[in-house]
Order: sequence, then C-alpha cells, then structure tokens
Amino acid sequence: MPELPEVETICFQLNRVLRGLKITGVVVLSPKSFVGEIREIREIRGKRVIGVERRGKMIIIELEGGVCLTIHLKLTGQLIFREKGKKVKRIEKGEREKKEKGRLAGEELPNKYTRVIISFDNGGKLYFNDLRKFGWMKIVRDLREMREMGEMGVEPFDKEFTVEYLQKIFSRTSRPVKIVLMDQEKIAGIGNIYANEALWEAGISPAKPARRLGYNEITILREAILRVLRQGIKYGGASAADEAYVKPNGSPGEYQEHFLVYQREGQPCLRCKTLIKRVNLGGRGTFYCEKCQN
DNA sequence: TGATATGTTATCTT
DNA sequence: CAAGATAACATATC
Repeated sequence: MPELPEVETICFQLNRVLRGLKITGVVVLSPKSFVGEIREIREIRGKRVIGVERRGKMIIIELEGGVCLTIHLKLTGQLIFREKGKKVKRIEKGEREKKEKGRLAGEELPNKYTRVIISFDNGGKLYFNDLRKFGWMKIVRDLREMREMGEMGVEPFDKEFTVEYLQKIFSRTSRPVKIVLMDQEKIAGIGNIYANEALWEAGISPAKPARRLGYNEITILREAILRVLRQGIKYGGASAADEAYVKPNGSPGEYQEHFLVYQREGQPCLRCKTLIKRVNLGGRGTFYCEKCQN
C-alpha cells in the first residue's frame, strides 16, 4: 500500500535511473492496467524523461514536450527498474525465499504480475507489476485536465498545510479524525499506516470526531503527521507484512521496523505498556492504545 | 471454503 | 443536493 513516503522513495530512485533516458517501447500485458487506447503509446515513444515527481500517491513521469506518464500503484503496484543484462539472482528454496516472501527482490522479471513493460534506450526496462490490478498507468497531455489531480488535497509538506487549514477541514465534519486524515481530497498522501502512526504519536483516538479536536490537539497532530512521514521517507518506506511495496531497485523499505502502533495488535504500547487494540474503522484496520489515545 | 485485507471510485442512503 | 456510508474491484492468504 504505497503512501506518501513510499511513493516519494520510488520517485527519488526513478529520478536517478530514468532521467535523460529515451523511451523505446511500451508493452501492455494487461489492458486493465493501462487506461486509454493502446495507440496513445506513440505519444511517449521516442521521448526522453525530464524527471519524476509525486502528487499525493500519484507518480508522474514527465517527458519531453510536456507529455506525462502518470501512475497510481493503489494496493499492490510496484515499479521495478532493471538495467540491461543485469544478472538475476535466482531465489533458492528455503530461507531466502521465506525472507522475501511476497516481495520481488532478486526475482526474475517479467513475472506473472507484470502488467506493463517500458523499455529505454540504454537497454533498461521499467516493470509495472500489480497483483490485484487496481493500479493503473495513463498518458496525460496536460496534467491540469486530470480529474484525479484537481481533486487532490493539500500536500503535507506544502506551506498551506497549516494548523488553520486542518482546523477548517476538521470543523466541518464529525467523521472520525482518522477517516479525514486519509481523505485524499483533504490531505494528499496519507494512508492507513501513517494515519495510525500519527494518531498514536499525537495521543489522539482514531475514532474521535474531527470537529472535537482542539487547537492544541491539532497542532500536535500536524507535527506528528510531518514527523511520521519524514521517518517513513528516511527509512525508504514501509514494506509491512503482506505488502507488495519494494523500491525500484527491488529492495524493501525499512520503516516497518520502526512502527509505533501499526500491526502491533496485542503488543504493549511503547509509551504505557497497555496492549494495543485493533478495530475496524471505515473498513480499515485501525490500531491504537486505548489508554494514551483519547 | 469463505472471510479478510486493501485505496479509490461508483453508487446507494440519509 | 450533499455528505456520509458502503459496495465493488482482484486475488492471495489464512
């Protein structure tokens, strides 16, 4: 489930390997994963990569002439870049396979979840893998025309992400604060992991109606959000249990080793030792400490 | 085998 | 009508 820190990590790595390369070919193995007509591929073939950027959880590969290849990984999407002729490490049965279970580090590509392959003029290939096919890739001539872009909320690292902004969006609803944090039309990029983490950090109950949060609580929550997102980026994102996320070089992130509450059900709270609870909020697994989150 | 998990969008309800 | 709730999507895992 790539969220802001995971997507940021992916963009950072893709920028290093793709910038300046020319697209030589695109192969769509799963039409569902490529939105639009296959013939639109000619709009990007032969174009060089200017850069790769992120908006919310969306990845934007900007090409010459202002054309963009936009990608949303949704739940199980991966973007893996392989240089030409790079030897593939075979996974031996046993330990290694167990350790990398569900991940693709060292695996041969394409595999059965590869949906689109993009080739570049240096012989490298970018593989878009997506087990559940919820993710998509599409060619966009003008980002402003993209509905998904227009509906996207404030970026947590932008200057508009102020206590006053949060106060404004919280005051209008009594939905649980966690649901509001994950609402992409309000704040872009926060998903289940970082919403859980930030609320624990801030000592606020995920179920608390948003409009009940006071100014001080909102200030603390805002700082907690920024802190956990920065931590996520610092550790290259979270490759939690049962998650597909890996970096473009195929290696997993490390933030899962620093989880404060996420997936810590039944384990002692890191602050007060009370056992962490798990409930279902808005259809999403929600982890919290009932003693120190109110 | 059937429930569960998961982000976003479509669709139904209030 | 709009906000909110819920179903749908795909498929591996338990």
